[in-house]
Amino acid sequence: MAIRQGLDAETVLQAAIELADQQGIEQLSLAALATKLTIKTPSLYNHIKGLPDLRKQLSKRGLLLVKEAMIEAVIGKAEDEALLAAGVAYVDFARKQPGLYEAISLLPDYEDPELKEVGAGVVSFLLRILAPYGLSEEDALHVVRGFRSMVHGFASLEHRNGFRMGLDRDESLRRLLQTYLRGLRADVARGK
Amino acid sequence: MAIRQGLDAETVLQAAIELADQQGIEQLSLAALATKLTIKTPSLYNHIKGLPDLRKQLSKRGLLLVKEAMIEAVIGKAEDEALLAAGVAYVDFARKQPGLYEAISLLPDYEDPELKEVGAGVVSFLLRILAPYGLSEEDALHVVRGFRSMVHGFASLEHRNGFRMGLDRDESLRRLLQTYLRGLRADVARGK
DNA sequence: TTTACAAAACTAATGATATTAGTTATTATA
DNA sequence: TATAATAACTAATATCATTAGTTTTGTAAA
Repeated sequence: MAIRQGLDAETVLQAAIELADQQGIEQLSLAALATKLTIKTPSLYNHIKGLPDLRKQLSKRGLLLVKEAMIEAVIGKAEDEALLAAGVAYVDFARKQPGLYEAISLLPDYEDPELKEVGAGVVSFLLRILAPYGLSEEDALHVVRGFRSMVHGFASLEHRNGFRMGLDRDESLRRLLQTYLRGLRADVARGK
Repeated sequence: MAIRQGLDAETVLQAAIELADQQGIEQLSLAALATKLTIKTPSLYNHIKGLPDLRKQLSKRGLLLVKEAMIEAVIGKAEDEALLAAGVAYVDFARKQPGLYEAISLLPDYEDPELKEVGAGVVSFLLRILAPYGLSEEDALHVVRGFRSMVHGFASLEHRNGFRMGLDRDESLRRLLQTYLRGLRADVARGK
């Protein structure tokens, strides 16, 4: 009965990510996950605490990976060029890993300590890119909020087919970020 | 048996909106809705087609109401002032009707004809506000995408407690929109 | 006023889900 | 080799949404 496979928490998480990316996070059920892993549903509880816990793990992994993608994208770049690249990398991540991205954007609350920490990592990454602009800490934090709003909003709308006109989406994203950055330059010049 | 109350589709929808606003759209179940209306779950099917249909109705109503809120907010305003007011109204709507707002942002797809139509209404409203800028149609559509991304992203992150620093959120939103609008002015001046 | 019909509620049943409890078998370790 | 940890299992429960079929109510026609 029941040949034991070398199943561990990471393998389960990977399978969950695949399912989420393929079918959407709403369709990620323990039943489907167990089937994919050729075990029975209750056996999953040897590796995860339950469905909410699994979704939290997806969120955390997603945040880590999207941050890595942005870090990778800004290598050798600075200022406007770096911010633009980071924004594009964020949206590209959402396109390539839609399930993980949904997990990030649907997580019910950032209150969980683990998620808080990963989220703070993203913020501090963005703050470092902003350093050369010489903004005050407060100003920089407002800009970080703005940046996150733009890229998250764009990725989210795109993911839900919210952009229906036959208009190049990459171009829309580029313009959004560039227009914002042009405004930011003007703000900085005014010493604001 | 079963005193018949004057229950109709609109009453059911209103009750669903209340539940969603209070407990989040994830918690909106037919069981909870039936309890709130003091009927049995299957009786709901006299007024709705099912849970997916109900959620679609919430999305549609949300889109209609958020558009109305923006229209109301721009009365007597034009150009930058109008766009700023519309953006603030959008975010305020999300704050006051979080469940309806979730319904908008979680709707699985804009492919449904009814939702398409309402969504198109929002877009054409924004295009009318943009008219005085004298942009080409294509340019204006890019700006609409940018605007929607900004306000949706901001509202979404705020809703999930994504902004954790003790920093004024209204100020963050105002700066985001104003910085973008400043950049847009620069773009327009360049004839771009 | 009575009758007939449409609609709104109901009960009962089904199938999917997550979760818990308790059991068995396998693997690793002492 | 014996033991302990653990990964799988079966069985059971509770919660859902949904469908089918039934009863009752309200309204409109006769």
